[in-house]
Amino acid sequence: MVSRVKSASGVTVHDVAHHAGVSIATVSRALSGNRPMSEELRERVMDSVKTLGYQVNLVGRALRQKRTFTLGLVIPDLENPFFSSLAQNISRSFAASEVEVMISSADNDIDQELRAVQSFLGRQVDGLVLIPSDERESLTAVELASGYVPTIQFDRFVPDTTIPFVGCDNAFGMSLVSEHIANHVPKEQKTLFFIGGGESSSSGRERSAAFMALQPESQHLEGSFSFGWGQEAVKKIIDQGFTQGTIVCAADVIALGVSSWLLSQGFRIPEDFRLIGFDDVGVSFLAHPTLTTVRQPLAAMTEAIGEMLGDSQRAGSAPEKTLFQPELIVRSSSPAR
Amino acid sequence: MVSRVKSASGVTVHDVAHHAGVSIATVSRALSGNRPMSEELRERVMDSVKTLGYQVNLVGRALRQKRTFTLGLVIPDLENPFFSSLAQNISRSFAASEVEVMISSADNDIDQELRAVQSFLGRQVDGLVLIPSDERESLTAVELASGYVPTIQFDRFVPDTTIPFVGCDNAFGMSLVSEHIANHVPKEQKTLFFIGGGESSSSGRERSAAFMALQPESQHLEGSFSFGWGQEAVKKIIDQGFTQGTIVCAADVIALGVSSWLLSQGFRIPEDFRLIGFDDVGVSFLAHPTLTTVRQPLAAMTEAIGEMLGDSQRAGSAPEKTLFQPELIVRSSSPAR
DNA sequence: TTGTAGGCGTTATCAT
DNA sequence: ATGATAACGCCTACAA
Repeated sequence: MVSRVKSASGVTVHDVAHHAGVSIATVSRALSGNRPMSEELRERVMDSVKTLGYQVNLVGRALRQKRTFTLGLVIPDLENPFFSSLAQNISRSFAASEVEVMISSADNDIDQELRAVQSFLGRQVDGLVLIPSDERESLTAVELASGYVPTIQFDRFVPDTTIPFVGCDNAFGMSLVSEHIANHVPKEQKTLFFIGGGESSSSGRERSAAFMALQPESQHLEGSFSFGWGQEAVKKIIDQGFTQGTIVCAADVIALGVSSWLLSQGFRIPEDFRLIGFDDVGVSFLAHPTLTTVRQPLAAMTEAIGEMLGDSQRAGSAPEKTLFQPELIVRSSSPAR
Repeated sequence: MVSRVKSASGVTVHDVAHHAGVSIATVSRALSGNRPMSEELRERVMDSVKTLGYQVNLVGRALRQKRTFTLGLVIPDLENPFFSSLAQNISRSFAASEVEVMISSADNDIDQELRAVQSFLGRQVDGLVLIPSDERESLTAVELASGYVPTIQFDRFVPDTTIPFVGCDNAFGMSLVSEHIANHVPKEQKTLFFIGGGESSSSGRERSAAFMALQPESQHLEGSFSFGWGQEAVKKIIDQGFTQGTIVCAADVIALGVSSWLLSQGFRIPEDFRLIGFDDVGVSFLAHPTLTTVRQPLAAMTEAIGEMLGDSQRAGSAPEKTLFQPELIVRSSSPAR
């Protein structure tokens, strides 16, 4: 019946200028507030803006200013709670500013990752934040991106590039875990297991390497950053006949899989198995038992993104890697003492 | 030292035209393929495009075509696995096309939701998909959006509007649950509990109302769509002295909270308590025990978005509400028989 | 302080 | 089939 889309849009600076009886330049100035102008005119313009329902067309502005106030974020997988939490944090840290964060999921596919980067570049994003899907295969995407706009690798990096990286000090995180084990784990639970998240990402590699260096005696299983892998891995451990010990996981998602499987089999946490995760994903403190884990300072890390992208606008003095120190959060899956 | 950002960009149609010795119109035609032209010229243009590394500037194109090939998606909360899964699905369904889905999280805040809509409108998105954060308070945002671009409410709707809605038939879903209970739940577990997700969203209201109408004898607790609320609610149930029964939840996130708490207290699922969720969130089939739940046909629902947005471009014959039929997925938290 | 005019990169219309 | 040119909406020298 009635056309649903009012033509309320399509109002341009020209319309406002005409309605207010001024020039388009005056309208622009009134809106931006950059230049001094008479209070009377400003009010007249603002009135017209209101009555006409004018809204600035950011496409026009972007074309003129060569700046879109847009940031691209490419994520390996939105269904992984760590990454979606990351996305949430990053958008949140820009919520107050005028820049919009465009999130794109690569769905763990290299081709899609590359297409996402190309699309963002075509859309003239002011900057790009990439969480490389694969340590090697993502090289093309990362280099393409950094060739055009300020680009930051986040959480994981592709080796042998000079593209800035923001992440957490995984080795330090693992040293905290190792220390916790030394100080608080009773002798009978000192049988150690490490369940890794795979060697195809720098974070996976670093965490595995660090922990195995600190605790060379521990049993090492390597898989992927997923709930399912945690279940599978702990099943293998139980199948070997172990009935107690301490299980360290390269990520909370893995630990949650371990936890659900252990509980379903009647094992107790932490009485039989102690469990330690990494990341401090949102649900970790809600899980039963609550998860002892290494917390990445996400808020600080996402702030760093803003600063680095801002800096790279002016000077070319971006540091190669910025590492943040994580902290150990002790909860009931491996309590103190 | 070396400026990191090569000026590889900044290549325009003019540069390509000059390099190939043709006019900019020819370049545009060669790239779009809309108009017939000589094969020889086309190849010459394409060669220049490659050697110069030209990439179309979508901002310029958008200004000219009055179309951005962009869709806005506003989500209440990215950390809720149901919503992040939704976001994943929606972007996935557009991954093959040329349109980019811009995801914005309102962080459960009405003001941010409104700002997100305004920002998207300013960016001239071709369409908007909204999951209203609040049944009442989101009215402003939804109406503003639909006044400018084709808009779809997804999963939840604001009442008393004519803005198209795509969602699932919650009442039908609950009838499946009720049927399952009638056919498969043994007498001693027929003490029924319903843990709702709150009355501030249409989906929450509909699910509660439907189940209570079908099973008026059941105990009714109302809270929010969160893991934490599931834990809290089941604690209340246990505190009342119940030791067995069937717990129906308005969402899987709630059910997962219930499950983790019950298991941690030594209760068995499904032997002591049967547990039924709603949504079929990704981890539901991985949880231990795997979750019996009502699956929303997300893939079909997201496809409908594409069709509806496409349709509303031409005719104004959009149906008010499109409901999809969910199905019951029987797993081990409440098995058959 | 205000107005005029040019151009950002693209596509589409109009000649040729 | 190809080329010159205008226009999308905006900002900003520059002129008044």
